[in-house]
Amino acid sequence: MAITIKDVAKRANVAPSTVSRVIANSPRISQRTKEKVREAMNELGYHPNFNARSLANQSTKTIGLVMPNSANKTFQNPFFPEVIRGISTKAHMLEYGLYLSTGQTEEEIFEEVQHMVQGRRVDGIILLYSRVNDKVISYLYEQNFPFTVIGRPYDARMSNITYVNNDNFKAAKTVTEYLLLLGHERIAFIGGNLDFVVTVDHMEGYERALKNAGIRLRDDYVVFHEEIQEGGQEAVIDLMSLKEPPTAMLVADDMMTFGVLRMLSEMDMKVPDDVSIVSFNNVMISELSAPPMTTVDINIYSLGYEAATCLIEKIMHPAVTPKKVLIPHKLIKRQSCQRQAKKLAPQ
Amino acid sequence: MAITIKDVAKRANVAPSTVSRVIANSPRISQRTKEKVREAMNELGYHPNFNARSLANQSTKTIGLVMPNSANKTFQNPFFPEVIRGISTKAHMLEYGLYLSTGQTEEEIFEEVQHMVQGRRVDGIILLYSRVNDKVISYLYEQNFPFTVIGRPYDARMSNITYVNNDNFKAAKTVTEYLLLLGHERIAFIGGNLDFVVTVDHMEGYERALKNAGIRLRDDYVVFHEEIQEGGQEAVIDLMSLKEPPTAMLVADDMMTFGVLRMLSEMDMKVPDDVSIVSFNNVMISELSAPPMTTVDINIYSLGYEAATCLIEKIMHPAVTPKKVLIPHKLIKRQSCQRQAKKLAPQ
DNA sequence: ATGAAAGCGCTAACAC
DNA sequence: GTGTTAGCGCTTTCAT
Repeated sequence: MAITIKDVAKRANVAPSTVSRVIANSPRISQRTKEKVREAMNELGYHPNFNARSLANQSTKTIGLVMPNSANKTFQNPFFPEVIRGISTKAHMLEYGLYLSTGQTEEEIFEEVQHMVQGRRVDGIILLYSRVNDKVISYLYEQNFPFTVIGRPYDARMSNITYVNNDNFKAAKTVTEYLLLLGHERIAFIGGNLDFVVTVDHMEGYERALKNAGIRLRDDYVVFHEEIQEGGQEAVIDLMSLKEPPTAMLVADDMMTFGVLRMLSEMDMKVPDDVSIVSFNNVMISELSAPPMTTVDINIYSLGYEAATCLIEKIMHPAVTPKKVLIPHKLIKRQSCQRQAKKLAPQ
Repeated sequence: MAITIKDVAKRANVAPSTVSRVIANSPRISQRTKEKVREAMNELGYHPNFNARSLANQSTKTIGLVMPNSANKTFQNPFFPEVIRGISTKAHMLEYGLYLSTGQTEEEIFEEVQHMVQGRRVDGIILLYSRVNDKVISYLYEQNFPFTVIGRPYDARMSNITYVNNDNFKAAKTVTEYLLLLGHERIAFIGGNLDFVVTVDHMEGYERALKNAGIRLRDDYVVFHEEIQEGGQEAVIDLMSLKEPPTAMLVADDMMTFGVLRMLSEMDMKVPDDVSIVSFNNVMISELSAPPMTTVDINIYSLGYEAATCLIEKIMHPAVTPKKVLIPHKLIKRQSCQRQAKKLAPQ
């Protein structure tokens, strides 16, 4: 077996507890002993055993990350590496480790979460998504286990949950207003999976803006798609086949926008000449589309960083009152939007 | 505290050791007692404590994932979610958990690896990249700790390391030959960071194909870039400013290709009419570029899946001889390549 | 087939 | 200031 605290203790002629105190840098240990012990540690190449520590401390210093089911393509969205980078930064600063869920289906993920919690494998959990009526959220909530949601819990009854979110309603509303100001009246909405709360918020923002402008909502201008990628393409076909095709579109996610642009170019429709597009997220490659897309930067990194901050705070002070953190968003204007000429009289 | 094995034991009127045997499903326990114990477990809602198990077992059932430094944009490459999905699948099947490195710099990552290893926080490690002269590899090698590399170790002295790789040399060679067959003679190479072994392999494959075809290697046709994204764009500027700009390009990574395409379109160069492009990886969005890119599918998911398979095998049978697994690649022809008209006499 | 008890490596309460 | 010792929750000999 590896070197233990006892080996160090012997080598330094002290008791194991003294070594333990040196590790914790307890002020009750004399400088001399500290040095002696540290020397012994170095000579022996000692490293504390993580599991033993966790067991004795009842604390693992690790955060569980729960992703949506990895089976579908959503997973390949660069959104995730970027949130994780944010979480990672904070975690590293405070010496927390990261533990990843591996489930492929909702059911598998739920079981994993139970294991993490009950098996005390992690000290807290960050949900990297927020789904409507999510079993995982209710479970964590009932167990009173420290957790943070990226996005917002849908169920109003669970008001006292800590979450980090963008104002997705407002973002969608503003963006719709922007298109209206550019003269567009036929604005379509291509949303993501309706199970995700963000989709609901986007849609409501879109509807509100149209209502405020006195523009009739048209069902055939609103589509949702499961798959972030193919979905965008199908939606375009449907929309462009309409008698009155839209002149502008809100697209739920930059990745989807790539699909939309691709399909439009296949149809020989020019962006932004024929159709204007605004989307959401602003991931790394968003500026590399042709044309570069106008999109809402939701500050993914901060979403992660703040989620980690809140969670760790919750872990250290479980009594602290739940927080709702709103991360600011920002419209990044690039070249996928254009002013729309005045509408002709309907045919 | 939570429910322990003792609580279950009391409830079922047996000894703790019996409960433990039931958990392990030991054949030496009578069916009757097993049922009795299982019932008690359910009634109490018992879940084994993970840390206690790990400590007693000297095994954590978790795999450490080491990513390249998350500071730069490389991290946002959809390559990573996809390898992780592969790893994840296998890990989940065999009930292994995933532990993520959080370091931002090479030094931080190295320290983390030391902690993972010495602190027995994981049973084995998968390196998600392979760098030339990597401290981490040498360390793991010296410690004789179970690990697997995705990519190939550069140092020939460490021949007996298990790794999972593509034949990147061959892929680059074939692809160059493909461009040659299309009539291109001025073929540029836009490589990634030269610290990564894959870059070296790509370059050698490219050079070999040109040599075989009797075409002179030109230094000014070969560029490397750190950053996957901006790099592609700068490279294009340099290459297109040459007196004899290339008519075709090999690009190291699909993400980079997005940058390349973007810059070319800004310069009003048409792909594939003016320049042909082939790149590597075939991530999800690769088919969504304009035009859809021709690229080498390296089967990222399998890379991950096999890496996990090898690692777990190594963990369970440490004496097993190291393996080298080659994952097949495949050229996906889309629309970024075109036959080149015969070259005019040089001006 | 089951129980008693030692031990995995560390921490922390209690002694002195 | 430092040592002694009893756990943390589980596994695993060794008895019976």
